[in-house]
Amino acid sequence: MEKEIQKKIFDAYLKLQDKFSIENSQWRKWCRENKTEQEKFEVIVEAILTQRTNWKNVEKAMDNLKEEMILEIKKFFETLKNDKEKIINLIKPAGFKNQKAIYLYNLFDYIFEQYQGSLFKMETENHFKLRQDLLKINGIGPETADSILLYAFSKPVFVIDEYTRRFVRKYKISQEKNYYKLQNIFEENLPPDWRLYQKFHALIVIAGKEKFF
DNA sequence: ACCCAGGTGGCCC
DNA sequence: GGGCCACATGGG
Repeated sequence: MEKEIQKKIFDAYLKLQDKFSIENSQWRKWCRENKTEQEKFEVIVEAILTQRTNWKNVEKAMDNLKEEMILEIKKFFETLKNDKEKIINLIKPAGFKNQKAIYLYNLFDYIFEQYQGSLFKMETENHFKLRQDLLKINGIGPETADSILLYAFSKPVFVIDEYTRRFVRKYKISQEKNYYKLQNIFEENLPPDWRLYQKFHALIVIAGKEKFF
């Protein structure tokens, strides 16, 4: 029974790997090993900005922040505190600007409160506790929390999104829709390998965008 | 003009 | 737990 699901997941992974590549995409940066503090910071900001939004628009917002020299963690948080209108204006292309500015403030307020703005320190935290804490923040739901854990901090948590839901239906892996139940299906049938989880999820999204399923 | 894009929280049952 | 809605913008 379990073996059968394992085989379906594995075969589907091989198929995606055969047909798609994370090279020349945003995913190459998100999947990079040994990320710098700056890269982790950018992944975290992008994880919020990309909520229900086209990646191109996220890039425009990130470019705006970079041009204004705000894409540095301390500067970013200071600006969120003292001049939120400026951030709202710069992230405008990513949509939901008012909400996302608040979400970003809530998240970085937590990061500075708990870890003095050190992502290195944050990364050493037990990731089950980290996920619990992240989920308490207004603006961080399960997908954003897990994206941060997997892609910024290289923790072995499988990210579920709309493409993943279509993927499991297409390959008849499960009819389940609940986030945690779906996540368990992947995590119980795959080794806890963050490199695999990063690449697998990236391939699912790339394939999904190409209307592969 | 309309639909979609890597979600989340609030409200309701 | 699940269904529905608002939230904003740019591209096809």
